[in-house]
Amino acid sequence: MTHPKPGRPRSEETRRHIMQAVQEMLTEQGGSAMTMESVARRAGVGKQTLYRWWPSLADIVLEMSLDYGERTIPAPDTGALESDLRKFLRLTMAAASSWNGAHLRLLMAHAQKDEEFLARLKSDLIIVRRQAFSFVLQAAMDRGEISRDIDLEFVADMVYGPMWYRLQVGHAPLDTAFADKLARSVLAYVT
Amino acid sequence: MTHPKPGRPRSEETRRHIMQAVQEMLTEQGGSAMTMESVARRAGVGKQTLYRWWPSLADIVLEMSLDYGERTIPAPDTGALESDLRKFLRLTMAAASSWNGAHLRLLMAHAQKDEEFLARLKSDLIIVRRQAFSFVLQAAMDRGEISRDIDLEFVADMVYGPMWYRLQVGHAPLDTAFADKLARSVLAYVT
Amino acid sequence: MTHPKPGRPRSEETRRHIMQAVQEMLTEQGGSAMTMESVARRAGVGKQTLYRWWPSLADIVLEMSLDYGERTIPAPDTGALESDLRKFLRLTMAAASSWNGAHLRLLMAHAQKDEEFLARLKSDLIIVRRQAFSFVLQAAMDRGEISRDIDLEFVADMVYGPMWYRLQVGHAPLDTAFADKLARSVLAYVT
Amino acid sequence: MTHPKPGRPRSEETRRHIMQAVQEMLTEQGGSAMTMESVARRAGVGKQTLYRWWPSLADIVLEMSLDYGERTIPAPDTGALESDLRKFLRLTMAAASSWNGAHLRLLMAHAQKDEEFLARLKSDLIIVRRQAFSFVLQAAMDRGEISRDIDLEFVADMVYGPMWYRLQVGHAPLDTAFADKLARSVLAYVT
DNA sequence: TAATAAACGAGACGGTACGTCTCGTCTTTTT
DNA sequence: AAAAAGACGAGACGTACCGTCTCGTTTATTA
Repeated sequence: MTHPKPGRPRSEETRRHIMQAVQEMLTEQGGSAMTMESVARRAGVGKQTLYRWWPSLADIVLEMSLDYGERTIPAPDTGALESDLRKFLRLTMAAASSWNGAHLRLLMAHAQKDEEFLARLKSDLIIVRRQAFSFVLQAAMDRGEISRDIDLEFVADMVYGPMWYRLQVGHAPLDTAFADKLARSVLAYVT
Repeated sequence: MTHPKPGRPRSEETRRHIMQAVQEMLTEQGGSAMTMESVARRAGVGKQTLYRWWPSLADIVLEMSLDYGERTIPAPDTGALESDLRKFLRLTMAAASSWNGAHLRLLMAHAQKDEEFLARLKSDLIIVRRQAFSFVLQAAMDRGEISRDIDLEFVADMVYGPMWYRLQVGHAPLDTAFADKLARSVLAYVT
Repeated sequence: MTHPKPGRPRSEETRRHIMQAVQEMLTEQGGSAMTMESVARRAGVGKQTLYRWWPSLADIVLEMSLDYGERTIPAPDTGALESDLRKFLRLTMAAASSWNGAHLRLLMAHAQKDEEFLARLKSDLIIVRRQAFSFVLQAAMDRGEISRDIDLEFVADMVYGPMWYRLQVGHAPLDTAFADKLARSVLAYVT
Repeated sequence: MTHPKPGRPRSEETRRHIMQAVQEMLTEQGGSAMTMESVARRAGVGKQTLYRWWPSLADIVLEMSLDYGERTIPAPDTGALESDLRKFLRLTMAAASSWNGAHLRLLMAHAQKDEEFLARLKSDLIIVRRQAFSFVLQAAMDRGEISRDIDLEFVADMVYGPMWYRLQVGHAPLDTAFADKLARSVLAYVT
């Protein structure tokens, strides 16, 4: 038996307006002009409504990222490490390229000035994604393809490091070729 | 024969005060509380003096980074790629660890919100450092240790990507072990 | 049925704090050190709150002047022009002497550099006071004491001109003797 | 035999440039945009040169006013007070109308915020002009036209008060009709 | 069918930092 | 020594957001 809270329930429509505003602003100006005020204005929402549910702008963007596209990158298991890696990394790069990566750039930038948000970003996005990647390698371990002595944490750095780096510096694209090269570099290291 | 500019010359002492203030504030609070105003206050300097010489706070930090420690990481040539890589990467990690990496985190964070600063950051710091790294590999090419077909740009990503990633996420240190693992991952990829 | 404006209503307490700060600063240093910043500081108020309600410092002082003492100078009607003039002018000089006249000096000085404020000063203070003065003369006209051909505008200049002049130049006081002399000069001119 | 001062003498040409810049800026924008900086820029002169010779912008304007037009208003003596007054006041209003009176408005406005300049303004301009006016009345006294008991100071207020008032408020022109009305008001008071 | 309670929009509030402007002083080379 | 040039410390300008607060209104559960 459920005891719903008294009072007016949270408006799902309002939440949608906010998420949509964030996505539009990310698309239009890359998020560099986003502020709590401008999001509230754009979404037709009071500022208090934002602060009621999220402690900062970055938290809104984080929630949006998780809802739309970053949540689930399936860890494939085709029976061969190389093809698994390729598949996983191509999907990863595709996901990171939504909104031209503006969402991720904003998240990481904000995390540099807000220690507490960095913790949330790690637990909600970064660690989750690293573990998904680890599953791919662990499956290969289970199949005996690679040694159990591999430092999985470092291998995760080998993949996500270059991804974030390209995302932030913008000197090269997050394309299929990049995903495949990453796969090859991992393979070369673990075998 | 030189014709010096007319008017009062720029004060070198003032510039030193500013650089020192920036370094102190980076050390004390990691730079999260640094603003143009607080730097001016701390340095005992007018705000206009800051804006006269640097377009943004990040540009001051960039200049400071280049002056104190980031300028010259020598590309060693011992005759063997592995030991060259180890040496170079250990120095690189040491340099990135000054001020706990707070300067670099600030630079990258600011670059995400300021396209023009990102361009300056790339040309003054990122590209310079990538080229220094490339010299190490090129020496190995010249010695015939590795193939000339290697994608040097990607290899640079393999090194600097994980470095920036650890710096920003803070889940693991930029220590000697990390440098050596990076060296091994590069070696595995290029051979 | 009234529809009250949405949003938090204006704080009357804040407005009082501001008015009080202005009065104190006028008394203490004659207003020469008043700035938007210093008033905000003194009143314990954000600068935006000042700019939200008044376009300039002078507008705050103008509102204060109208609220405290300049609003109502009654036009007496004792049945004789000379005594009416004396009464009116004595009250006028007394009112102009609050805060040693610093408020009026500030208003007129600011109006010289701000055409739009001059217009507000005229409509809210200067014209209002001239009309009050005109009532005194018009009553005398109605009683047949003086001709209907008198140029009331010029007569107002005869009164307010010397008042502002003494106020600004400070070579002589705005005392009762001055008020009475002004009354006599008007009488001499209109009869 | 004179010993000329050592060093480079003051440049008369520079002084002319400054005076000309002040006049042009008064004409163009009424002086509301004049600053020490903008005058220096306009005159092609170093700021220090201005500060070397004048303590404030208003002092430059004051010197300019005295040089060009305000210095000498002759006190006429035609043998009749009324025509003397008319002549003198018409010349006075004409002089006050140069540059649309912008110079005088600036001087009085500045004097409200600078006690020391007010003293200089009084001694160099205001008192000088009042005395010139007094000569006209004193001549009439000497001719026996008016009593020696007249309060000359108050009569000066009767003339200069309305002039400054109209100048600053701008509700009516400083024309011949105004001069003549002032003459009549003085006559009515002193006879 | 009230009464209660929380969410909502709107927008005022005390603050802080922004980037610009002017002040009055200073330090250089040139005249 | 005076001048042009322009850097300097200082501090006000008016604006943008921050995160909090107080309104009236809306929408649900509870009595």
